[in-house]
Amino acid sequence: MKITARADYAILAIFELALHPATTRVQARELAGSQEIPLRFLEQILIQLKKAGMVESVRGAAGGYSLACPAREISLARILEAVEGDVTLLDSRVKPSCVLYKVWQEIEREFVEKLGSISIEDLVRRKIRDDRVLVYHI
Amino acid sequence: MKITARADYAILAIFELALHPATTRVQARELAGSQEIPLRFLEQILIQLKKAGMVESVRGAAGGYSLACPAREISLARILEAVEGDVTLLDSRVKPSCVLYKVWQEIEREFVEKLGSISIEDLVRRKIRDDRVLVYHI
DNA sequence: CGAAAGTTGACTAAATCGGTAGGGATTGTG
DNA sequence: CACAATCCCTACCGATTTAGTCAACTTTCG
Repeated sequence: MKITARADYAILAIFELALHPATTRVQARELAGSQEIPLRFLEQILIQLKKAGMVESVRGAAGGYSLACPAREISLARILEAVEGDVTLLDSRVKPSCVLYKVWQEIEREFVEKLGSISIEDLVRRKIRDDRVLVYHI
Repeated sequence: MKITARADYAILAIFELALHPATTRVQARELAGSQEIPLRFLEQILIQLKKAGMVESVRGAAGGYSLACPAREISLARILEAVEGDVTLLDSRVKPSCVLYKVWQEIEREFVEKLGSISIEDLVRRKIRDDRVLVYHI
């Protein structure tokens, strides 16, 4: 019931990518720097995100990363699934015959639905709104 | 994002207790047997539940456990909190200034609310209903 | 008293988490 | 072509958590 550092970092990295123009490439080093993520650890995570089709990369000097699809299509659920394998609560200890089983399933379904309903684009929009509010208030 | 065995067992044990008449005492051995929980492990868990005021025990021969309050007042959230310390998703890696922070808070709040809205009494009622359906269908 | 039951604290094997480290593959630049 | 920068892959590692186990002690009933 804890979001791992991996997942947090993955979301932050994609979020940061989404803040850059779609055509630009952002280097892992830069992502790591701006979001305070250990570089080598982030590289691992980026590979997972690449395999999951959310990020694409160019190797070599002047290489870097960019989003592989619109931020709208990248949900928190998708990211979590990519870096944590599965977004589940149960560990199949409870037998399907038990009442508790269905209850967990229901809770899990709601949880995953919620995570699936929030996209990186939403986060970006929130940020823009938050920033504007800040400006107004200063 | 995983419910631990501890938590599962805790819920199952309390659920089993709730199935017994309020005045009877159920021994740890019996609880362990009926829900397939390692006895010594369950004993630890029962101590936690006792400290949290959900269960009371009588020592000595013919001792055993019983609910310390109505099943209606025991929510899944309360049980999880008792055995797992806190029902949180974040680990405070994300800074409060980040957009993501609020999003996690929101998701967490919904999650905890959901867990708080389901009581052991609900589980018992579901079981009774499920069992009746079974009988009808045979 | 003696047996049955709960209570407690210490211990442990295995898995997971949060990284590090080394080296290889790829590509722009001089 | 050489070299540096960058991404990619595999392996490893220390700390923490999980899921139990064990031994010893206390309490209570008969």
